[in-house]
Amino acid sequence: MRASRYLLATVKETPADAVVISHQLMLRAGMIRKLASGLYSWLPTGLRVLQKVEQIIREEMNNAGAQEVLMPVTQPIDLWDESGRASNFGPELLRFTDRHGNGFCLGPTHEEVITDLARNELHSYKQLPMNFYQIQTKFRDETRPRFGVMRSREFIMKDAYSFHLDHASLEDTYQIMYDAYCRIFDRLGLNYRAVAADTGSIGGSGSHEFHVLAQSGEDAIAFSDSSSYAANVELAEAIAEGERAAPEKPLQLQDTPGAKTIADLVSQFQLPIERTVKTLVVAASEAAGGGLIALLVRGDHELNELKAEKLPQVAAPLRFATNEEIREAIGAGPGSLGPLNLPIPCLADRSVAVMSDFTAGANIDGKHYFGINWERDLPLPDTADLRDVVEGDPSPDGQGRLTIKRGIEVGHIFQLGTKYSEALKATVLDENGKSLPMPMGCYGIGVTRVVAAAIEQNFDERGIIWPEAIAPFQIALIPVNLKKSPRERELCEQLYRQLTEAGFEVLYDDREKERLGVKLSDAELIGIPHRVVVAERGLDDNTVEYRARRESENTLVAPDAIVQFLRDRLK
RNA sequence: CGGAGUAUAGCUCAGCCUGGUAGAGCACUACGUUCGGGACGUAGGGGUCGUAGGUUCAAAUCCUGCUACUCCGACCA
Repeated sequence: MRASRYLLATVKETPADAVVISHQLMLRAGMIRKLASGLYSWLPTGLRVLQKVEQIIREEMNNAGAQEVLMPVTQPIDLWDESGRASNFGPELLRFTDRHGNGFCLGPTHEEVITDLARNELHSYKQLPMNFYQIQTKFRDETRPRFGVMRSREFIMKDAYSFHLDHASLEDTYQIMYDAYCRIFDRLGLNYRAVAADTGSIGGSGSHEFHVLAQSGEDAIAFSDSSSYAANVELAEAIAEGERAAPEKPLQLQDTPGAKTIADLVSQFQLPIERTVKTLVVAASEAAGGGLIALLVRGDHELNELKAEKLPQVAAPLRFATNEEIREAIGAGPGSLGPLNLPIPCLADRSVAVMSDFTAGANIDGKHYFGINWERDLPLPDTADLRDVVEGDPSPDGQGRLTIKRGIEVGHIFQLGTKYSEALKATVLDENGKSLPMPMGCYGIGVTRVVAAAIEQNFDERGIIWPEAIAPFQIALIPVNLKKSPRERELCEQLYRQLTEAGFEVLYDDREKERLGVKLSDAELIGIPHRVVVAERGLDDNTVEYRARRESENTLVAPDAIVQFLRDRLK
C-alpha cells in the first residue's frame, strides 16, 4: 500500500472524550471514528486489524469442526416471547415495529435464532453433535457506552452454538471449544487467562471466561503462580491457612472511644490488623427465620457479597442492616460490634475460625474486647467462605499461591443445557425413537473488544505495538527524502515490489510533502512491527536501516539482503 | 436510571463573569525557503457560536425549554 493513496487519518492531538489508552490510540491512529454514542466507523487501518482477528478466529473455529453461518441482525420479537427473554431482557434490547406492525428487535445475541434454525433442520441423533458459528454485528443498548470500542452499543462478536444428544457430548464439545479458544488467543499473541466463571442467570454447569490481562481491565482475576487455576476474584474460593493457636492472652474489656473502624482501632492500639474481626450485619433469609444475621471477616479482608448472598442463612438479594436496625437488635452502633455477647446469630469466615487472641467490638458503644479466643470465651460459630481472596492466599486447588491481576473479558464459553431447546421445542429423536430436547453450548468472543484489549496490553508513549499476527501492516518502508533523491525512489520502488511479491504487507510511505519525522511517528503510532528506512547516505555504503517497533537501535542491512532478512525476522 | 459537566472552524481550545467587530494553535489550499525525528515565511479558504424561545436598541455572552455528548455511580453475556 502506498501511503499517498491511503487514508492514514492519524491525528496529533489526543481527542478530548477518550479516557482509556486503546480508545485514544485507535482514534489517533486513524482506526475508528465515532458516529454517535457507542457507534463507530472502522477506517482502513482499523478494519485491517479487525479482519485479521476475524480470520484467525475463523480458521480455528473451522479446525475445531464448527460450521460458519450468518444470521440476521434483525429478529422477530415473537422468538423472544417464546424463549421468555422478551420480558426479562429489559431496555438493553432495542425493539421496534415494521410497517406491518410486527415486532422486531436488534439481536444482542442469537440463542433464539439458532435454536429456531436447529429445530427446523435437526431431527435425528445421527446428525449430532453440530456446532454453528457466525461473526456478526450485535446491538445492545448499553445504559452507558464507554471506553470506545471496548463497551460500545454496536459491536462484532463471534458467537457459536453447539447441539447435542446428551450432556456427555456437550462436555466433549465444550472442551474442544476451550482448546480452540486457547489456540486463538495464543495466535493473536495476547497474554490471557482462562478463568472459571459464574454461570450467572443463564444457568448450566460449566462456564469459563477468557481474559486479556491489562491494567485497565474491569475485572479482577485470581490465578495460581504454579498451576493453571484461575478464577474471577468474586468466585475464587478463600481458604483458611494454619491451625488455631492456643490462647495466650486474657480476655479484656477495653474502652475504645473514637475507634469506629478497624483502621482507627489498629492505629490507636497498635494492633496487628490480622488479629481484628469485622462484624457486618445483613438481613437473614426467611428460611433462617428472618431478622438479622452477623457476618464475621478478618479486619484486613473484604466481605464477598456474591458468596454471602448464596448462603442459605442470608437473604437474597443481599441487604445490609440499617444503623437503626442494628441498634434495636444489638444495642450498640456499627463501630462496636463483635461475636461475644451477640444477641443475633452469626457466621464466621473460615479465616476467622482459626484466629486466636483477637480483638472485636463488645456490642457496647465505645468498647472492644481484646484477647478473644474461640471455645474459651465463646463457642465457635458456623463457618463459611465469606470473603474475597487476596494476593498470597493459597490456591484453592492446593498448588501454589494466588496472584491477582486485572483482566478484560474477551471470551466466554457456557454449557447452556436445555433452557432454549426446551422453550423452543428443539428436539431430536434418539435411537429408541424418543423425542429429546438438545443440550446446548454457547461460545462467544468479542471481536471488536479483542482489538481494543490488544492495544491495552501493547503500547508505549509513541503509540500502538501490534502483535505480529494482527498488525495492520507488517513492514513500513520509509524513504528519507523522496523528492530530492531519485536513488531513494528507485530503490524504494524496487524493494516495495520485492517485498510485496514475497507476500509481505507493506506500507510504503511515498508521501512527498511529509518530512521524515512525520513518517516515522505515523509508522510508530499505528504500530507497524517492522520498518525499513532508505536513506541517501546509506546508499553510498550499500545499506538500508532496519528497526523493530520494540527496539531502539537500527540494524544495517544490504538492500539485496533485506528481503531474506525480513523473512527470517518475521518467521 | 440518579448526580455532575460540556456544546464556538475538520481537531484542541480561548472569548461568556462585565452584552456591541468571532479568535488562536494544529489541519487544509497556493507560492517560496527548508529537508535524518511531528520545519518556517507570505497569502488564502473555512464558523446561521447545538437547537427553540425569551429579555434587550443590540445576545456566542443573560434567562428558560429541548437535544446531543462526556464523566462519576447503578446496571451489564
